[in-house]
Amino acid sequence: MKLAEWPSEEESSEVNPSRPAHLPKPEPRVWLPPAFQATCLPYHTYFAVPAGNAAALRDQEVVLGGRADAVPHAAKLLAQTALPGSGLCGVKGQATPASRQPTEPPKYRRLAANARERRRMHGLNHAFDELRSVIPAFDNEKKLSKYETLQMAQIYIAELTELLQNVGKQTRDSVSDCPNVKAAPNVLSPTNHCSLQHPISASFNIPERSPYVLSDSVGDAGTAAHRLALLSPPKSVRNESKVTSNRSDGEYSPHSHSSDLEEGQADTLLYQRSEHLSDFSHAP
DNA sequence: TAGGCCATCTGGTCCT
DNA sequence: AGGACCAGATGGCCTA
Repeated sequence: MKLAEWPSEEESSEVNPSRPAHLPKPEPRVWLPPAFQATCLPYHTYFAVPAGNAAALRDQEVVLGGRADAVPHAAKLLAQTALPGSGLCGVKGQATPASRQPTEPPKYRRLAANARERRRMHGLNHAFDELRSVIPAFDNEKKLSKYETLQMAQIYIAELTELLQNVGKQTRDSVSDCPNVKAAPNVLSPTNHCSLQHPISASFNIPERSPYVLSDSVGDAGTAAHRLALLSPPKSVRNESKVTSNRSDGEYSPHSHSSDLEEGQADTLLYQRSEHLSDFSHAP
C-alpha cells in the first residue's frame, strides 16, 4: 500500500477518535483500499467450457497468475469443465451474474466456492506484495516470505513510530528555538532548521523502498537491528512461553518438523535481514 | 533428498 | 441462503 493512497484527513474522518459519540462506531478498515479483484466474467463462462478448450483455459489460468501445476488430480478433472482461478463474480455487494441458475448442482457450488477462495487468497497475496513493496529490502535479495514480511513490517512500523515521536519532539524544540516562525504543517524544508516539518507529512514524503527510512536522524536510540533484538524476546523467554511457533504456517506441534536449532537458524536469518536495514540506515 | 514455501482444494463455522 | 473466513490436507517447485 502506498502511503500516498491513504485517505486525507477529511476522508478519514470516520475513524477520527474525536468524532461525536452519537455516530456509529468507526470501522478501522474503512480506509483500506478495495481488495484485489480478478476480472469478473459471466457465471456461465466458468461452467460451460467445452472439454476441448480445457487446456487453453488452463493456460489462461497460468497467465492470470494461477498455478495449474499445483492443482490436485481431482481438481484437474473438474478443471476440464470449469475455469478455476479467473475469479467468479461473488464479491460482497456485487450483483449475482444474471446467467446464474437458481438451483446449482453441488459440484458447481463447490467450484464456485473454490474460485472465491482462490480469489480471496490472490487478494491476500496481492496485499503481501504491496506490503513487501514498502518494506526496505535489497532488490537482489530473495523475496521475503510471508512470515518474514510480517515480521519486517512489524519492525518497520516500530521504527517509523519512534521516528515520528522523535520528529514531533524535535518540532516542538524547534518552535522554541525559532520564536518568529509559526508552525506551518506540510511545509517541507529539511535544510532549514527553523522551517517546521509536519511529522506526518515528513514521513509520508519518504520515497517508497527507501533504504534510509530506518535512519533515526534525530535520535540515537540505536540501530534497527538493535531494536529488533529489543523487539524480540530472548530465545530462552520465547521457549518458555512458546504458544505458537516461528513457522510461517503458524504450526505449533510437539512433533513439528522444525528443531530448536532450525528455529534458531530462522531467527538468525531474520536478524541478518534486519541488519541489512540497519546498514542502510547509516547510508548518506 | 529433505525441508521450506507456496497454491489450491475442501469442509466447517461465522456473519450478513 | 450465500459468501467470507479459517484451518487442515495435498502436492509441486526450489534450494541447501
